[in-house]
Amino acid sequence: MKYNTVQKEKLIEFLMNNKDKHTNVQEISAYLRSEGTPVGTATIYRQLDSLVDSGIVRKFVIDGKTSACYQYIENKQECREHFHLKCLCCGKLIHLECSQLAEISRHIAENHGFEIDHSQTVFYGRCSACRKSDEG
Amino acid sequence: MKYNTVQKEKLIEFLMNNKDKHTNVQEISAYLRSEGTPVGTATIYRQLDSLVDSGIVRKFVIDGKTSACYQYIENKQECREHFHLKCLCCGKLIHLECSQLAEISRHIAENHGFEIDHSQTVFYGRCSACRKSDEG
DNA sequence: TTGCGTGCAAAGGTTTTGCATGGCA
DNA sequence: TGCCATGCAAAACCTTTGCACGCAA
Repeated sequence: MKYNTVQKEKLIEFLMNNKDKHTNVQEISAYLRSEGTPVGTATIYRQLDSLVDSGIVRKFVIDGKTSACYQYIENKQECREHFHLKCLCCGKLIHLECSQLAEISRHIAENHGFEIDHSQTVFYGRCSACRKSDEG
Repeated sequence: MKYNTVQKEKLIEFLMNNKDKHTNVQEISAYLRSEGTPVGTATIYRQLDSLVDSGIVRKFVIDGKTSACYQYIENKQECREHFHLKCLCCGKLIHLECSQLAEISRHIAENHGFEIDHSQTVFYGRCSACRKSDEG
């Protein structure tokens, strides 16, 4: 996706205006239509794929039933190096910088021969806030 | 699913014989066919749903592309946690059980308050085979 | 006998793909 | 101008659902 197009611009605009939460293809499609610049579903998927590849956007698969979610990532450089945690309850995205976790990448690479791609890997689970509210 | 049927028996048999790894509906279907007792896809899904509900089987959702994975759980108490690694090159899904990785879950829970959901968490990257073929 | 499980086929939804068209640089 | 992105429609895929039939208890 080397070229700049109205479709791409509008799509990124929407994602940037919703940094704080994840969205999906349906919502994106609805927004673009409401803006007077409807974009084909295939194009949206293709653009999102490209944005995920370049690390600007994160893709989340919450479960098999729901459609995939996408969220804009502000600092793509920094985000290449740490892990991300996504809360399945509240949707919060946590950027986790931790030397002990950095060890994981090394361990898996050295002992299991697998090279982790941080731009596409996300830990799913429940954040501390949601755990507390569940218990009390 | 109160009744015992040949289909159910055979399905559980297969899952029990593959406790150490994950499997999916395709593999189950192929096995049952090879055993001379083909079972409809709908039935397999229905039985699996029921087994998951009762806690005998665990379901893993890898991503939108791959079909769901299932694994027999021997002992609900001491069920061994594991991680899934998926190769972005060849699509191979690796089932990884490693004490050092189990430490990660504990570390993240204790130090970062985040409880990882293993049924939805997948590490994406490149497997050893693909890394070798890329370099050589 | 009663009710539940099964099988088939069809439907459901999300995502991908092929191909012609139109736009970016 | 040449290549790339778009759009449409169709396809691919996994999974669910409806309904009639057959088997378990």
